[in-house]
Amino acid sequence: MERLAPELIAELKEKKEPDKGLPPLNIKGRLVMRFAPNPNGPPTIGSSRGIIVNSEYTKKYGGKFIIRFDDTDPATKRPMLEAYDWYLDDCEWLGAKPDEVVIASDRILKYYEVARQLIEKGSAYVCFCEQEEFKALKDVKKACLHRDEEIGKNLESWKKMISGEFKEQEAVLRIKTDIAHKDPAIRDWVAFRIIKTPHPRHEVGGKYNVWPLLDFEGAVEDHLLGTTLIIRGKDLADSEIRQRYVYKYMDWKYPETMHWGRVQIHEFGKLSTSGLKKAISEGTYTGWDDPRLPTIRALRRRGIRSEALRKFMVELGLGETDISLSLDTLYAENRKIVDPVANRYFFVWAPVELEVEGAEPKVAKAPFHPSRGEMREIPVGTKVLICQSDVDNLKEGERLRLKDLYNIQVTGISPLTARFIGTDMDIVKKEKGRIIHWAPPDGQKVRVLSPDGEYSGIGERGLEKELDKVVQFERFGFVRIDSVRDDEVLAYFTHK
RNA sequence: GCUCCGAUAGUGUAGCACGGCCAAUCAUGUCAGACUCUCACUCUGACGACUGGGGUUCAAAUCCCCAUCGGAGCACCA
Repeated sequence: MERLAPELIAELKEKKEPDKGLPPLNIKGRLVMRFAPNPNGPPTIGSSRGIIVNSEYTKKYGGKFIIRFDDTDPATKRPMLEAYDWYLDDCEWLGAKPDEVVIASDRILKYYEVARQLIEKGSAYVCFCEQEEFKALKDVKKACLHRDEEIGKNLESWKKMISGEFKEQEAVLRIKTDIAHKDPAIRDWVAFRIIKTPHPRHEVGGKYNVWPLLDFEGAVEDHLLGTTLIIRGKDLADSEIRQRYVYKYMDWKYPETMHWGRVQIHEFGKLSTSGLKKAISEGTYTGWDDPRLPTIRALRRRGIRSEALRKFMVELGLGETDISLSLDTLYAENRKIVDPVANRYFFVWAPVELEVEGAEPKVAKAPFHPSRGEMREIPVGTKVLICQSDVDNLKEGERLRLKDLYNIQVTGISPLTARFIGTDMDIVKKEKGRIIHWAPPDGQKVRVLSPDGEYSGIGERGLEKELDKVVQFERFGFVRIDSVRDDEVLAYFTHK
């Protein structure tokens, strides 16, 4: 068999190994993909899926990856100036540096040009209907009287729109589709509307009175950029049908498309950009990198590695199912990366002081990492701090181990008292005694910011040296040492 | 109301385009155990799913129909 049909054997083997992650692409010609956010807030975990998957594909197939800022709504979804750089910065951090960056608000004239051509072809018209008026007609598959206006008149109205002769709401430019299309969402959609609010970018400001809507801007851009494959949310599936009209009129070739479902994250639930913006300005959150937020900036600050996020997103694959996922998988991925390199430290939250009767001051030695030899040194007197949560579980007479220090026996609960009973580790093992961590009372003040609140306590001296690194606070979890202020170490919780 | 998607274990995913190899993959999770001077890591084992009903067929997770459930669009938002 092997001799007769080696290719069959190869095929069998291949089938045995299921295709993990992103499905293979079947594209002819060069792969050009784009990720097109509205920079009205910072990139979130959701955005990272788009960034990662697009860049992953273009890397794999030697294609081109473009970031396009769809910032054509200066009013309702007003762009945020800082967000442009945030996107670029987070892309780079994710290992998805774009080959090209395009800003839609720089290219309004190009859209005007296409609009003019469409009007000349009789494929677009200026409509003066009020919204409800048009909707009423549309719902019964009827055209409004503007639809049949002559081309010359339309061109003239279009010029007036652009030059600002009309008020907002007074006129729009519609693309002719099929007014009787069975899907009401397709019928003569709006391509441009009048917005007089200046754009936040100073390069643009009040230059334009007329702004394209996403379907039009995206349609033109994807052609201009030579996009060959679009991956977009299922919610934008109808866009394709609408945009295809423009492509047909202009005789362009529509890119291939794929869709994915909505992603919801258990830990964060439904949070809207605008809602977050408000909560931040009200002080509910400390900023866009507050550890409680689902932004990439927050994950970065918490010490999540980009490789972990990439892997996580790639393994989600591409499905049209709406998914609701838990960050546990991301954390597990990150833990695997971080655990072998993170130094260990003691951190005692909600500390309780304990005087150990009969103990001698000494310098405790504990390994930086259980699988490596280097030791850290912790000088300690006769008093130690231990966690309130450990104290709660103590019983009088209980013998336990202060990790890397010595053994003690609890002689009283309230007030808490204990005495030194030796240093022998073998006894602890034999008795299966509990081992708890501790900190010297004159240790380093530490504050940990985590998604479920703040922890204050005392850690070991030496944490300052771990600035910007992820360390493990034993029996607490992984943490990124963020900064040192007023002799207090500030850490961000990564995960357990 | 009209229209378009989708549905595999707690979660996510493989398999579905070409029906049999699927008593259904992998990861994560949970539980149990081993290892360990951490409730981390590692290792071992267990748990756990084809939404329902019809049909086609020798044979259906895979094809068809209906139902149910979920999501989305019908915006001068993206």
